[in-house]
Amino acid sequence: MKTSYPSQMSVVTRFAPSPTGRLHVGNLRTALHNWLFARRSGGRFLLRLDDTDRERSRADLVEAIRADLAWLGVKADAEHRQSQRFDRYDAALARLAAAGRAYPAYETAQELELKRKVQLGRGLPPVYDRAALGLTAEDRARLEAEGRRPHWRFRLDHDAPIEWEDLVRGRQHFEPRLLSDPVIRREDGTWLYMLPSTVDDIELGVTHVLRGEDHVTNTALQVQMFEALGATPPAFAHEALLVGSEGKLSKRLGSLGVEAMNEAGIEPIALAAKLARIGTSLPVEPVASLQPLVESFDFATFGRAPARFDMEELKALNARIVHGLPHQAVADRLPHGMSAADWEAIRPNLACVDEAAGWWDILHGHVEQNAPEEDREFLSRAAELAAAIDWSESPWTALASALKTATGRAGKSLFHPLRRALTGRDSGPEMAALLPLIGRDEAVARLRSAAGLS
RNA sequence: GGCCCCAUCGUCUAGCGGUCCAGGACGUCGCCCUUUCACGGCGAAAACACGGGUUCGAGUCCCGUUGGGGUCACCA
Repeated sequence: MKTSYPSQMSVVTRFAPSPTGRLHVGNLRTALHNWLFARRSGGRFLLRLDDTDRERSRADLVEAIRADLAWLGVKADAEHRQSQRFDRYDAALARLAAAGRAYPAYETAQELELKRKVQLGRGLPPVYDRAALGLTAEDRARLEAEGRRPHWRFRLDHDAPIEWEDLVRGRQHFEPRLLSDPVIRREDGTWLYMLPSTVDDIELGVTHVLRGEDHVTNTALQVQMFEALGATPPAFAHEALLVGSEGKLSKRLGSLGVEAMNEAGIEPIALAAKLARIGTSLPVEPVASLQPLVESFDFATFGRAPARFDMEELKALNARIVHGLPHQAVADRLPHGMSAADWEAIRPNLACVDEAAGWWDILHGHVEQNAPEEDREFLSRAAELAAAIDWSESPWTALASALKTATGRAGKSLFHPLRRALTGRDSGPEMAALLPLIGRDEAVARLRSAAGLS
């Protein structure tokens, strides 16, 4: 079943990382999905930096995040920073407070921690008891006189069951009594995630919030915030998280980012192809561009169970993509002077583009090889024949058949010593393609050298 | 512990009561091509977690068990 997308309403999605760390595969997948969905529906994709935490946010990481997204091929249509929008959040809190939907609370972090422990100890859910709601004006004055400063909580409406139609999880239902009134502003006046995110989604016109399922309970809380602020909540889609190949949640996954991909020689399009379709019912297949991923994007294909991310599978996909890369797509990354013919000859044997460098010497440099005693005479004969055959047509076929006739060798015993002597390796691309590129003189020299003749 | 998801081949999944002795993709294995290894082409093996119901009939609906994931911060 295909999901039908709104045609009149213009879609606006957003990716909202906080610049406190580098992006990893999980983040990158969410960013990509938001971008793909926006492109698919002719909408806009926003990058919103959630940098309300001054201590932990770093400017260099903002740049790194942009670079990581660009590497993947994802570019934002607009960018916003929460650190420049504090006045909006002040205004929103003032409105909520005036409407009785936000209230000051004075417990310390330690006191709250203790309450939770007691509740948990009794087998009760650790939900905030709303003690601060019972504070009188005198109580508050006394606390402030003692030097206490309040943090602020959003007051959930216990009589309004929370519901939304999730684009990947279906109908969701939450009972507000079982949830804590979320703290929205710290004692020191700085903002927590909840309110700024809601305010921005409203004011920036976000129509679809696509994020990981670790946000579902946040969404339950935010649905009421949207309503308390007089806005209609956007559509929500919570995708299942990625887990490591071992099955359990993996620490390693959190450190798998663009840097690790570059180290492993993974092409951006390979990661994009993997990330776009992992956990969906669509096949993970080699693609040449992001376009097919845009066209096939569909929430209806998303699974609801966590999917395993396996680096080995990614490498295999990467290899298949490399095998199809045209010369002009990689020319600037190949050894200087490597021709299209060179590239096409070695390409089917590469796991990543970097490996091309290793083939440069084999094609146009030198190979030193000493063959085992039993092959020396054979190779010496090969050198003579290589010098004698016609190189204009298909020298490999000519050399092989002449050698077969002359020595009686066939199959592996015929080919393996030749491959080793000519390329220095046990495996590689088809010799018929390599030999003409190596050239007659160099081939003869290598065969003689391997035979111990020079 | 409460709440929310999930449970089909090794992996990601299709399946929305009969058309399923369960389909696809990746991986694995085999064959072909290549007078070698790879690439490529073709083909095969491979799964409904368990226990109760409901029903003429259950992978498909209900309950439970077990297992997996998420969340319950003055993180995001």
